[in-house]
Amino acid sequence: MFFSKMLIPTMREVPSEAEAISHKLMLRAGYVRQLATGLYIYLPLGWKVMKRINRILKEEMDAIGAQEVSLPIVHPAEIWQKTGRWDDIKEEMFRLKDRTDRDMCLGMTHEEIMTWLAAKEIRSYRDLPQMWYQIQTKLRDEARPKSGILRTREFIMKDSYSFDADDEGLDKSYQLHADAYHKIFSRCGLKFYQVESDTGMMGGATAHEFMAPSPAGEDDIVLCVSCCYAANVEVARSIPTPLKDLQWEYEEVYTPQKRTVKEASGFLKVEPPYFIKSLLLIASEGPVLVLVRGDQELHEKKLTKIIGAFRSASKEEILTTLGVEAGFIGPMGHKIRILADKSLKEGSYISGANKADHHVKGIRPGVHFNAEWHDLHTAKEGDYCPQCNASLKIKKAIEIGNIFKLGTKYSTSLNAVFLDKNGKEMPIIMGSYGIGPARIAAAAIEQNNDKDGIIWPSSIAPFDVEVIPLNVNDTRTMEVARSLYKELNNNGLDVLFDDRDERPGVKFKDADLIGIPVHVVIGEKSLKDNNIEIKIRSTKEGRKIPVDNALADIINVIHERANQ
RNA sequence: CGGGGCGUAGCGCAGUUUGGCUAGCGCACCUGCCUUGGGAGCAGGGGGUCGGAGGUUCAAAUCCUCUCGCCCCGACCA
Repeated sequence: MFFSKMLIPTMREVPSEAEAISHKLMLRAGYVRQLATGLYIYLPLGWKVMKRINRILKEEMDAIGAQEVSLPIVHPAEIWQKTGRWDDIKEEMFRLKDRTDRDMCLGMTHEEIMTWLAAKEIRSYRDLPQMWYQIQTKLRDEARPKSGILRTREFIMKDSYSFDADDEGLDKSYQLHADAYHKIFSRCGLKFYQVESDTGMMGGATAHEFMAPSPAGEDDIVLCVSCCYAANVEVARSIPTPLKDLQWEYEEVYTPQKRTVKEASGFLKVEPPYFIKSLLLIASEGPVLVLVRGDQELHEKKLTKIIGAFRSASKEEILTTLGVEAGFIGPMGHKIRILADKSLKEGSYISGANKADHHVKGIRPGVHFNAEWHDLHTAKEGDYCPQCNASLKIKKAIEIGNIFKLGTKYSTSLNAVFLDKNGKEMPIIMGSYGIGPARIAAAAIEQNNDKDGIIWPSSIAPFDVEVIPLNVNDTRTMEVARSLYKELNNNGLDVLFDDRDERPGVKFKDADLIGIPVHVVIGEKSLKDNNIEIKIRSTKEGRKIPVDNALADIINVIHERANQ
């Protein structure tokens, strides 16, 4: 491909709207343009990257026996009403009516439609298992699109669905996907972790996410430095740092205006872990007092699983319910339901005295208060691994894929059933598995860039190699360059040929920005010694090679890079 | 949906506080010359509903009201 003929609108300056590195570079290097919030145009370079990623997705999905299909993007409401999601999902679903006033929606995901198809076509256990996938546009009217193509309102997703006759079958389909995902992300050149994750509204028992570590990520993941424990903070367990039992006597202490743990801790010169944070929350059942250690944060999702939806109490509610000013709540002597994090089960602590401007030292669980014990804290850096007790670290990460065991949630509501060996009607057992190719591209950039631009992993780069004649008005330069371009193409390589009449500096800058992994530079200087240069984008390392043997050398270098 | 910020040429910005001549700068773009190993130089040139609507005023990019768009933080994320 000739550079001069291709739409590659590089920019020297960064558009002010971009924040994330991948977003800035994709705009600057001419990969994407924004149409509106969360809606992006893929320019030729960007689309080539997407196609290469999708190729890998298809190869690995086909390899585990999944079959590609294509489902509509516009769905009749009826199917979504049957699973309840027409009502469960609120503004995030794009809805419309057809000309006969029938309710329709734009697909945000395709469990409903895949299950509908299974219900229609699968009759017998002999038809199972099945795995169907598609690479299809999804639409979600996101509350807050962000970070360029990382979170958009319209996006392409590889989504696959497994249909099995029993749980063993589901386990197998699930594992096949997990293995395929490892291959896919490795082939795409990403650093990633498979982590335990929340099943969310998908329902079902087991779910994992594939996470590419990056500061641009929206999720925090917890990783054990020693064993394989890895989990999204949304579900992560952890063992808090152990405390000494300080053997305090039970006594009231004066703490004027010291409301927060931080303030009281500084005032009393006692570390935050020796405090009990007492939070009054209003659940549908009424007020609930929740206790976590002073150095911990309440994990709202964990609590929601126990008491349902809740909100924090207002200052007035605290006063009328507990008879104490906010900031001085203690766990002692209340008649309402009390839940506490398990880490508070031993030791003695400081907490509010249920009396303005006073705290109490020496509070002992079981003696001065009782509670229902649960895991209610958010795992944090420095906590210990629930599996092996080594220390935990926390990283930001981009969710690039997920796998869910759905069970029979969708098959039951859409009547996707089969007859088993005994002629008994059973619901199909399902799994659902997603990958966001645009997120793979963004994560690859986030993980591979320098001050000059993108450094693509060779598997998903828009071209295999860029040929750069420095002076297009020099006959010898162009002879050598044209012939190399032709031969590289003939050898099945995808080549970008910078035929523009630009100064060398411009070409080098653009080449670095665009990030094709291997550059071949043809300049008069080297040609005098009958040499050209091969440059590796990632290291900036250059090597002179004789013109005569150039083709073989270049091909070698490209293959070496591809196998890394 | 709550909080904050920003809309002036394709991109980056100045001008807005304190209204005042023809709305400016850098880059990009076009023409010519020149140049060719890290975003060259010189000369000439094109490009603007100052996000939009209404208002105040002799006079509005600038002040007032409404509105639209975009970004960031939070909530949310099936």
